[in-house]
Amino acid sequence: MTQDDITLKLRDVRAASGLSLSKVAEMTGVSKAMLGQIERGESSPTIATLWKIAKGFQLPLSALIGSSVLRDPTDESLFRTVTFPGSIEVKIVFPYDPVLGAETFHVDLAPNQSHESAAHAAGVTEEVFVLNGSLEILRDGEWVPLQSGQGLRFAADLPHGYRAGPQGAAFLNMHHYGQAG
Amino acid sequence: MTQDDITLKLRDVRAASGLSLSKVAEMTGVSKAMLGQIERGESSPTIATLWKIAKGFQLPLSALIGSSVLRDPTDESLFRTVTFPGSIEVKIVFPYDPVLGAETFHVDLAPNQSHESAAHAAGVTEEVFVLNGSLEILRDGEWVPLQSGQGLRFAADLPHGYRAGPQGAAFLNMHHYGQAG
DNA sequence: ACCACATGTGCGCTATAACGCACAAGAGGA
DNA sequence: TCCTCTTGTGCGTTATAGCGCACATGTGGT
Repeated sequence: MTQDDITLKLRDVRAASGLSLSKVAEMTGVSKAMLGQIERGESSPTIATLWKIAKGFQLPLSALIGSSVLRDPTDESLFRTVTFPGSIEVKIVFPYDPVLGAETFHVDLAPNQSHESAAHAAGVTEEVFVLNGSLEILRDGEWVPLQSGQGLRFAADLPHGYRAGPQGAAFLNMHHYGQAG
Repeated sequence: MTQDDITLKLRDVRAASGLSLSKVAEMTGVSKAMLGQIERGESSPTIATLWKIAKGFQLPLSALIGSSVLRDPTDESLFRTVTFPGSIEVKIVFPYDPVLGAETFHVDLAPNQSHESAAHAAGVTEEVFVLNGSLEILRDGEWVPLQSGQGLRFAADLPHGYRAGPQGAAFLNMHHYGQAG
């Protein structure tokens, strides 16, 4: 999963096409010297050049880097706990999937604990479903109260926040990022 | 579609975490100056540094390079109960949104009640998160047991089914339809 | 007001990605 | 053999990725 994989991927892609370094250089706009160095692992390309290569082959970027899109839904290693230092602790329920453009977290807030989040990129939508306790969501500058079993969907490209009630709160947090190309 | 998306993704990921550049620099090993330049689109990172960032966030590389399409997030939800004739009764938690291509149901199954579903259209993905009781999901001709608090994601373009345990089951059911654009 | 601390950005420097060009090795052809 | 063409790699230069450090701004505390 390191950048060595890119060397392998590029070698495979070019071998499959049967093209020479010169031809690939011509159709991608990347010098054949650089292509050779990347294949030999002597250079770590920037994403800009990687993009040029992928575009030249008319392939998605994912075809050159590892991280296959196929996932085993029962792979427990994907369902780990991620702790943001000095921030909240979340458990990944459904890991980010580039095809769906969505991920789901399980969040536990201590009594009266709050978490503020800055605006995300435009087009990001969040969904919150309260599992236990009571929760307030800051949306459009207004705190919306939610009880267990209730859900709220809101645009996340504005500042927003979460605030647990006196008995704490557990909730699911789905992020929708839009679709992958 | 271009590498500018990486700036968006990184901004988004960091905003979601609520962390400062310094904290991210500390946990990724990438200087905060470089992180800032990447976010502002003033620098095109190498895959080596991109990898360090993804690893620091415990995310796959695709979470950072996946191209995102800007969308208008529509709002507001109608919470109603829909009964499928001769089938199970579900409550709409998040109604279908053509922009997201997703909808979420709240399903209650009586003890030992089962529900079989024919194959959906290609590209449809379902996610199930068990709220109460025990549930078994028929996936790839195999019944996968789930307990309260567990989730399962699976492709729904194959026949699948749900079967509650002896004490019944309540679960959330998210449907992701293929990208509309 | 003042201070202490954290935030994000700008500056100068070094490491290296990326280029154009030239070269050595091999394959055919006459 | 000699020539020509193409293969991939090495060299010297330029562009820039990446670093550490310092600065301007902001925010909360006393």
